Parts: sequence; C-alpha cells; structure tokens
Amino acid sequence: MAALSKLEPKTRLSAADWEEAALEVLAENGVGAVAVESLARRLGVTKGSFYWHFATREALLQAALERWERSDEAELEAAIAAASDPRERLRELIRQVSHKHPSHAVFAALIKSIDQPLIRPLIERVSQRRLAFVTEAFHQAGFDAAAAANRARLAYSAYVGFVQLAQIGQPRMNHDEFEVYIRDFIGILIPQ
Amino acid sequence: MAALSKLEPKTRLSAADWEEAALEVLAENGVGAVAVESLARRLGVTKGSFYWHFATREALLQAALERWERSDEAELEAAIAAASDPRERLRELIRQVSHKHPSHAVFAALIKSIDQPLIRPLIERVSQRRLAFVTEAFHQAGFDAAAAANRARLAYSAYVGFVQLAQIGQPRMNHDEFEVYIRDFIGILIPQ
DNA sequence: GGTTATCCATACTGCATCGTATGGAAAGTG
DNA sequence: CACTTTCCATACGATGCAGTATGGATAACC
Repeated sequence: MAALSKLEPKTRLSAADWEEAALEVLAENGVGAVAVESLARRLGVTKGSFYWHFATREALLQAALERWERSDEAELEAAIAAASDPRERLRELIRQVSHKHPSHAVFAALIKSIDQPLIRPLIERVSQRRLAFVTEAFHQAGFDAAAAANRARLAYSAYVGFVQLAQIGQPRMNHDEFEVYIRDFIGILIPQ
Repeated sequence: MAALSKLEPKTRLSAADWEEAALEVLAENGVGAVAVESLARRLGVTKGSFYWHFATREALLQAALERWERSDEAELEAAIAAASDPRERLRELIRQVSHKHPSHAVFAALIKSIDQPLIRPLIERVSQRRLAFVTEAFHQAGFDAAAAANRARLAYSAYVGFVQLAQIGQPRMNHDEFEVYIRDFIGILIPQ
C-alpha cells in the first residue's frame, strides 16, 4: 500500500502507482472517491497521465481490486499455515483481524459499494473463501458440518458488522474493553 | 411505506409522498439513488414539483430519514413491550428481525452511506438505542454488565453484517437452513 | 363564478467528472 | 548526439445532476 504518498513530486508514475493510490483513497473515502482528476491532483499530475496508463476509470478500479484480492487471498493462506490446532487457528485469525489492518479499511469501503457490478462478484469470491476457511476450521474443531457452517456465518457476519460499526466508533470501547470483547468473542464462539 | 407507487398519475403530491418515495428508492438503490429528477420521473412529475415542496435535496433526505427513525424507534418500543422474560424478549427480537422487513432494507442502505453528515449521526442514534436495549436484555437475563455489553455487541454486529451479506445471498441458505441458523444463533448467544 | 393559493412544467445556469485530441518534455537507445 | 519511446499538460466536448426563474394549470374558497 506504499507510504501515504500525497503530492510527492517524485519522478514519473507507473500503472502500479495509480493502483496503489486508488486503493488508498478507496480505503479512506470509498469507491466513489476513486475519481480520475482527484487522483491526479493527489499524485501531482493531470489526467493526461492517467489516460496513458489506463483506458478508463473502470480499468483502474479493476486493476486495483485485483491487486487487493490477491493480497487478501495471500493473508488467508498465511492464516491457514499459522497454527496446526484448528481452535488456535481460529483464535489467531480473530486476533489478527481484530487488530486493524489497512486491508480491512478497503473491505469496509468495498462492502458499501456492493451494488456495483465490479465490486459485487469480488465481495462474493472473497467472502466465499473466508467463510469456507472459517467453516472448515470449526469443522476440524469438532462441530458437525451444519453447526460449523452456522458458527462461521455468525463469526463472519459479526466481523463484517463490526468493521462497519467501527467507523462510527459505535461499540464505544477503549483499548482494554476491546481486548475483553475479543476474549468474550472467542469464548462465546469457540467453547472450551 | 405505502404501496409500490410507480408512475401513478394519481392526483397532486404532498411532501409526505416525496418522503415515502425517497425511502422506497433509498431501500432499493441506496442513498445516492435519491435524486431529484429521478424521483420526479418515478412519481410522474418534474423537478418543478419537488422544489415547491422542498428547498433542497438534503431537506428531503432529512425529512425522510426522520420519518424512518421515528418508525424504527416505535418498533423497538414495541419489542420491549412484547415479552416479560428477558430471554424470551431477545429470542422474539431476533426472530422478528430475521424475517425481513422493509425497515431493514433502509438500514442496510443507510449504513453504506455512513460517511455522509446526515446519515452518520442517525446511525449512531439508532445503533445506540438498539445496543442499549439488547444490552439491558442480556443484563436482565443474568449476565453481568460487561458480559451483557459484549454479547450485545456481538449480536448487533452479527445483525449488521448479516444484513449486508444478505444482499449478495452470501450465506447461501434456503428457508430451512436459515431457520436452523437462527436457532443456532439464539442457542449460541442465549445459553440455557 | 371569480379570485387566490396551491401545485407543477419548461427552460435555463452551474458544476463535477469522464473521456478525447494533440502537442510537448523527459528518459532511454543506438 | 540524433531519434524513438514513454509519460504528461492543456484544451475541449459530452453527460448527469442540483438548483433557479418564471409562467401556467388546477383546485379551494368566498
């Protein structure tokens, strides 16, 4: 995601620079904020530059989203390799996810634009992968298929909801309260 | 929410007609879809009508949202009066919420526009009320204050996330699977 | 039935943004 | 050092939507 590169005169830009900048403003201000001229101003150039690298705004979005999807998939695979005990794997995943991460800001922004034809299938694929992973972990932890699926749904829904609510600081918590919340979260969903 | 009033030549319109139409398209296509000319077409009139009833698009949004907030508050108060046993009250609320309702479509749309200055405080107020209610119910059900708050956070986050995910039919479930999910949901969060 | 208040149509301005056309500057290449 | 490729600036057209100005139509009222 590079550093917060605002108005760096820098050198000349590559397509990857535009994609990363797009993901930054996406995380900060949503999909709608990924506008050509606005991005150009942020990067210290003009539209002329943009339309050399990309045919259209959608092409940039697509490229940026593919980039994010790959990184998200990689994170998940890393989580799979993390621990051998499925319970511990779940706990570790929850802890990882709960201590935020730029990737979750992107996800929170994306889910708000779930109607757009470019976003919807992406969210579907990503959620599918994540749900399958969590379901499998619960299954390996001893729950039967149906119970595991439901715990996974509950856990993933809670994650999605929390990411949304976090933006209004709604479950108003300080750091310690948050830690206790995560502990309870784990305790409720992963008994024993 | 009136009937699905599309392109009814009808008679002349009132401010309330615009507000209800605004809530309809809000639920269907999000806050961004609440556009003056588009709404006018939907109602079979032109912008001339709109700007007689409202000074600006924001004024319409504000009025429509106040309308929705009042109805949401009333629903919650009805849920409070429903059952005397707090556990049963929670179960009933979950069942009510899980069998959808036009009001939840509005909420799902609103949460996507949580950045807008008109929406954010509204979501804050509504979530505050709902969380307080659920927290209180868990508390009355025997959990201490901290545990009750965390169960409420988990339950409400799961609700928010589910409402979002439901739009992509992500937790791909048929009717029976859904009922089992709700049963498990209740069983996990409300033990005994 | 005439007058007034209510409601709406038409035509316009202003602004943001996507996309195009084209010429120019800087970096690489022989 | 000439020349080509790569990258960018400027200027323009087109579209969509908010908001204004103004006159006309219809219903309500005395």
